[in-house]
Amino acid sequence: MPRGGATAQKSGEEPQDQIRPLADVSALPRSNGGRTRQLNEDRILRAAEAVFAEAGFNGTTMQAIAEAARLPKANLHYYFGTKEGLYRALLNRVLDGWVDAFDHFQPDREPADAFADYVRDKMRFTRQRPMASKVFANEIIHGAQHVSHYLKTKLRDRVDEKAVVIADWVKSGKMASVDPHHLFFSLWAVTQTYADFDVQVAAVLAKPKLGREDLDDATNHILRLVLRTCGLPETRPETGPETGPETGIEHHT
Amino acid sequence: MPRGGATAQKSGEEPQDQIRPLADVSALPRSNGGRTRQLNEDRILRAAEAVFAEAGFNGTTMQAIAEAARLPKANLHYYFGTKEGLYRALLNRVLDGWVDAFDHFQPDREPADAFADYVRDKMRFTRQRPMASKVFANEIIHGAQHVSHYLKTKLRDRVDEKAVVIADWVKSGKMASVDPHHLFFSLWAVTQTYADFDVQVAAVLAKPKLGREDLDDATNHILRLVLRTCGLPETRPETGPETGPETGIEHHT
DNA sequence: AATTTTTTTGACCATTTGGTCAGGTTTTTT
DNA sequence: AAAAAACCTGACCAAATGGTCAAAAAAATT
Repeated sequence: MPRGGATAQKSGEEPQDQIRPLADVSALPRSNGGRTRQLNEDRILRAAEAVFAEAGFNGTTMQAIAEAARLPKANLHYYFGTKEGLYRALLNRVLDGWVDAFDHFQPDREPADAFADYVRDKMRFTRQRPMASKVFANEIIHGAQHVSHYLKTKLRDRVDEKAVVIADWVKSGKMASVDPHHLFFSLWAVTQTYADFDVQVAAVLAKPKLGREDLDDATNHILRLVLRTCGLPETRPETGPETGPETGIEHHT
Repeated sequence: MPRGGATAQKSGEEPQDQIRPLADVSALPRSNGGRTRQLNEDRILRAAEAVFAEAGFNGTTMQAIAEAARLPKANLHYYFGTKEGLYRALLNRVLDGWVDAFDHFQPDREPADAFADYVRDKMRFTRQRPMASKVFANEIIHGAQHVSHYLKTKLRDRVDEKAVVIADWVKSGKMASVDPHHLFFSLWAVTQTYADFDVQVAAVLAKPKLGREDLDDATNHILRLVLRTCGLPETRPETGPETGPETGIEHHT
């Protein structure tokens, strides 16, 4: 936390007594170990994720991000150059956590377990970083101009690779016949819809917003859907125990 | 802005010879039967759908729509007042075709047929009006500020109504146990993903863009997915014959 | 302590954009 | 044909926005 303060980003009105946002600034260390850049970039990216998710690239103003990050606008430009640069940096961050889940599809695994783990991973991402999902969705809807190369190389390769695994499972009779590629599209669609279209889901469910339980229901539904589609046995009853260890992970994002 | 377009949008430079958008104006009828307004509004809405879909609300400029519609910007304001007004008009148009497909879920129907028809309807919409789907998706992702009321009333009511039908099917043993609401979310997700995320799908499939065959494949996959999920028999083999009668319908929208 | 490097920030600017308007043209009505 | 209504549009704003910059404050290095 930079010492800054409430940082009235405009000029003008700032009553002397209200500028003390953090308690006892004087006690904080006078400097960090040269990690200023990293800390600030992270702070900005976090703010940017929220703002870009809500307003899209064009709807987002640098000023809005600056306010969300509690930093002057010029500071963002100091770290990321341009709005586009910041956006790209953010996209990279989001994409990183995207293909990792594919690792669950190993040839020697039990298909049912692989799918179950994959779905749970995806839904965990949906729950923990819905904003990131929205930023990505927005980018794709608007033509994927900044990530098309990534889609056509890294993502496609990864999908093709895992499609073979699934095709082999089908061939060896371990699961019902399903088009692997379209299966992936379906998996992405049904999991990410709870992040991207959360407002719609909540509206239809008559909830003010989606809660943990709603997403657990969704996860169970999706597990059923996938396993049935693949002609696999519906494994664990799926209720409480498995959702345990989530604390400990800082979720301040 | 993206386009480097010709069409000098400022004043100043405009070569005389490029201002002729439609060929042979002199041959057109000198007047229409008082349908000028309707025709122009339609023309503008059609252009707006494409532009809003590609750029989102904030990324869209009235100038861009004007160029797409081949009309001066002031003309749009004449018909729709504000950008917001035009956007709302467009959303209404899109929403109209949204809940109609629900009609397939009639208590006395065979579940398998109802689901199949619903999926085909949805996929037809995806194929014929992908832009409309994107406009809607964009609106929801960004908080559904203009349609939240619609979601919480008309859509919710309609879904609840049909959820009962499905629940009854389940109770009477006509289909496997499935959460009706989440089933709808899944249906929407897997069908609309081929419109909203078409770029991603195309990239993964290594196609320059999605073709008719790709969407047919997708439809068949989704039919399998849905029927298996609901424990229903996979009806027709699904190949050629059923996709026949699509001509005759004007699809210029 | 002096020096160099990094970070911070208010003020400023060029461009873009939604929206207006007055005057003109076309179509419909009388 | 005249009057009224509807439609068209170039020219013009005020506000918003991405980006710049120079000078100063902090931090790291010597």
